[in-house]
Amino acid sequence: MSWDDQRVETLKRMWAEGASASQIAKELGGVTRNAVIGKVHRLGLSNRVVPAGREDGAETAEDLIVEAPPVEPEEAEPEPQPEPELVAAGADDEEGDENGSSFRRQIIPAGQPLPPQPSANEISPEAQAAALAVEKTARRLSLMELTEKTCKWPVGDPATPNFWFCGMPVQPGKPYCEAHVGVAFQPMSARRDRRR
DNA sequence: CCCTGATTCGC
DNA sequence: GCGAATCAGG
Repeated sequence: MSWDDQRVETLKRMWAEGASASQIAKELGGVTRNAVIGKVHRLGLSNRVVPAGREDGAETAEDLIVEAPPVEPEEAEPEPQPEPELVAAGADDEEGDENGSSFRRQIIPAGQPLPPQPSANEISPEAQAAALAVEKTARRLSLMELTEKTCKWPVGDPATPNFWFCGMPVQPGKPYCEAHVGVAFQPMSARRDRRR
């Protein structure tokens, strides 16, 4: 496999979205995570974050990595209420993401009851915000695609076509990714009502 | 042990 | 330029 524009583009996009090298490698296929990391560096897409206190002229004149941190300031959701869309007709995939799949559109009458949504309770705002953020960039796997290493956090209404599982890398020993572990395993202490 | 990115260096 | 091997860390 070679790094044609298409693949490089995918690499850049996913890397920007925060995907890990191994995830990108898996998506691209034909390359290892090492290859991805190597390419990332050659493209100068290295992460910023320079070890603090590492400023000296005796540095190997490599290159100026004055990467402008495109920190995405998207949060501040006083009321993170996941609103699963009911009856999502029409296409919805955005970017080229060839999921060689021609699933039968499960046209199940959009159920409106979805009380079992594990979230939506008294969860620490941070944890909920983190989960919400993750769900925006999740892999959106189907039931069949889940493995022991993918987050099994359900998102949406199971009776709806666009029901999916997070799919992000699980926290070792847990069934969920870090963000969802955060909302799933709320320390008892966290439940105490915080007076405001 | 699972995973992450970073670096080196022969190809 | 490429990426396996290795390193360093969570």
